[in-house]
Amino acid sequence: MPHLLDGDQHELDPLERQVVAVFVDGVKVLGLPRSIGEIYGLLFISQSPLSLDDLVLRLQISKGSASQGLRALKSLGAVREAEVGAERRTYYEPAIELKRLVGGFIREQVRPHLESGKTKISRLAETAQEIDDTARREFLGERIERLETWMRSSGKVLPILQKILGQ
Amino acid sequence: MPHLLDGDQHELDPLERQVVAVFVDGVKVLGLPRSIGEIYGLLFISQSPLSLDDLVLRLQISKGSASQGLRALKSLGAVREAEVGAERRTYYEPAIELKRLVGGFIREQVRPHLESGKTKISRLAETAQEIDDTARREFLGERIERLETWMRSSGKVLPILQKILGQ
DNA sequence: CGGTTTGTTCAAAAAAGTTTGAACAAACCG
DNA sequence: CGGTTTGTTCAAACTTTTTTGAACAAACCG
Repeated sequence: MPHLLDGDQHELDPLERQVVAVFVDGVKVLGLPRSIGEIYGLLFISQSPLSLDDLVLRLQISKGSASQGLRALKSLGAVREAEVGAERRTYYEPAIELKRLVGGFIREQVRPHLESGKTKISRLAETAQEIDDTARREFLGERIERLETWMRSSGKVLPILQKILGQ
Repeated sequence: MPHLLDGDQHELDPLERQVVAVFVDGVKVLGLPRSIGEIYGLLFISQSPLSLDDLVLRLQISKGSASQGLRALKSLGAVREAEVGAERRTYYEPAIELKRLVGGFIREQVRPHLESGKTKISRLAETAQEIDDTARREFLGERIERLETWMRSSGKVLPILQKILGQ
């Protein structure tokens, strides 16, 4: 189905496609869905803010995906609503400071897992106390202590990471 | 199906189950399959090395999963073959130094993506050179430069990460 | 009000990723 | 050699995650 007299924005041009592909790969590494990479990628390479409808039209994704993807990106602090004069619909622009992106990812995706990990390990330590066999209990104690050390190290590394990436 | 006179090793005890659950969660965060967490978790909490058959029997996973999981863990440097006297089958024990685990993960999972990202971005830069519209080309140049900065920062952070985690 | 635009929700469909198990290979052994 | 043990491979089955799109809500507008 060719378009006749196609004035409006449709398919991505080759460069946009390349950029989107880079971000799709990028977010996959982070364990996020492809649509999030597509949306962020297109915003990243667009000179002016885009609306949800723009994203749907240009990326050929469903309204549902676009809505969910934008929500996730907002909660990560990776996109913000742009100030556009007197328009009803909202337009989005990307946050492009690495510090902010990393910070959002750590806050939303890393910290919660670290917390729940620590909790589980505490419970583990309690369970291990109740073991009767002394040798076994001591071995478990060592291993659990190591787990706790791992968690402490991970906790310590995050702020340093952010510091380095926030130049 | 109850077992009569069950002398041999079967299902995990509650503590083992808890430990395995911790590692299953842990590897999920890293984007690795559950079976890898199960295998590493059981090795981590076992006082002596285990064979592939032990893992199959105790975790109730298929031989295929155990084989693939062990291969991945070996390539990550997260398990090693244990020296066991005069046995045909090979036994595995976990590497428990955080430094080693992080190093393996970075080497196997992070670096390759960083490399391929850099390659894609180089190609991007070339494509962008060929854009006719000057304003557009300059905008693209800025954005691509930012991507390159991100990549450099990421590259720099990895050795520092390893250093901090390697006490 | 009734109609239109904008965006969200969520059950079902589709896609992606993981696990299984049967077939195979390789090493050992009597 | 033929039989047994140990481990690998990979297509198909299964599971999990993502995407879709229809139904809905909310805001606006004439």
